[in-house]
Amino acid sequence: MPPRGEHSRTELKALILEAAGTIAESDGLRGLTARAIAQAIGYSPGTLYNMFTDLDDVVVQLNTETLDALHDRLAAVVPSGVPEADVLALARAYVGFARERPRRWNLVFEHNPADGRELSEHQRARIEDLLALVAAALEPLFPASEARQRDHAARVLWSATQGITALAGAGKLARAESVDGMLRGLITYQLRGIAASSEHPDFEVP
Amino acid sequence: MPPRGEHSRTELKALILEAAGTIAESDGLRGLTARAIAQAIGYSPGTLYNMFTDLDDVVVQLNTETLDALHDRLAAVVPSGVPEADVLALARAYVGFARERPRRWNLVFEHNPADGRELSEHQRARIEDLLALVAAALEPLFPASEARQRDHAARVLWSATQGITALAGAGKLARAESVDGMLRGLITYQLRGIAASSEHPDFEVP
DNA sequence: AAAATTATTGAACAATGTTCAGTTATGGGT
DNA sequence: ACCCATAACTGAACATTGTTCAATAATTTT
Repeated sequence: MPPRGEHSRTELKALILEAAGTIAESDGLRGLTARAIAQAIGYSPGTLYNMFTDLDDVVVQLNTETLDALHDRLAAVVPSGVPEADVLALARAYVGFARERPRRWNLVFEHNPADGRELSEHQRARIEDLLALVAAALEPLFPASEARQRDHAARVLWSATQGITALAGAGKLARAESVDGMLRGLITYQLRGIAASSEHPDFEVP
Repeated sequence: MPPRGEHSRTELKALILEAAGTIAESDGLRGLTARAIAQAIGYSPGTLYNMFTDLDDVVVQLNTETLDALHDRLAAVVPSGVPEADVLALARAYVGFARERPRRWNLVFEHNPADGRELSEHQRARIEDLLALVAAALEPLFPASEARQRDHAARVLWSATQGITALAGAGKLARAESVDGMLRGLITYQLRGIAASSEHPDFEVP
């Protein structure tokens, strides 16, 4: 049976997420209330609970969309084959994305789902995709037999970039180092260290 | 005029922060309500507002205490003079602290103070102290004339460690790499890269 | 046309942060 | 010894939150 309103079920879901995104961007998690969303789309609060179990659920799905958008952005970076340049380009794309929508991006980390609620499979897959982009950029530095080490290095670089973006972005680093300078410091030395190493230990099997 | 209750003003403040810490540790930010704190210390909710302006204020001061404790922990690490060993020891102390009180540590980053409320001077100073410990461990790698570069490297390492701890700790890294393995990957290559560089560019002045 | 079905409402509930007039206890002044 | 100015503390009140659910309204099926 078609909906009585002007929007189908899926349209409404998209509407809600869009409104939630807008509110999150302007007011952060604090302003992201059920009533605010409902009012923004011209429905009553109860309607949200037809397609979302929770407000938490709304945030989780919003974060999933954010990760999707981030992935699209990073996937658009065209590799040059030079690891240092490619990793830096990916990191800059990451930071650029985070700086354009700071609050919305922050929500991905600010929001701790209630106990027992796990990361969705879709979200895990997206993160895996993102890491694959970094790993691909590192390809020339590792022989084919060292795929594990290459993936490990990608994870380290990814987490480190995330840390730099988070701390510097939130102004939690006392002096105001530029994010870009820190990224270059990280990537330059990290890749130089890898390149300077004749063999690459498996840090997970000590 | 002495207090009418059994606790002085400062004692009460400490009591509140202690109760807040306990609640935060067991229930996270979600359980940290004014009434829960009040009940835990046997006072009425209104009492909190005599020594704290806000619940936000309670969280901020709790986070300050957390940073103090973290600093104490890292300051207790005795340097050996070998940069790689010392930085790794600091990073491990950091991670160890975070793993012992995961929710409480998480609060430092999970909590975004309302707009306009800045990081306190005391908190900035604590962070600066922490960075100084890392910078000291890097001392042997940089000539005295390159203090800026050394501090920069310390900030990068610190942020990266934070990123690794946060992502791996929250299980947001798909596969379960060990935190320790990632720390070793980070530090090994970063310091090797620094050591392998005959000159150290100032990444803040490109 | 009637019935069945479903989307949507909006009133209700419990719990939250926060305020503040009022109550109670204390210490100093007379 | 009495009082009273002062500070500490209460607890009831208010607005706002997430969430539920009987009632309503609109649409499709019969």
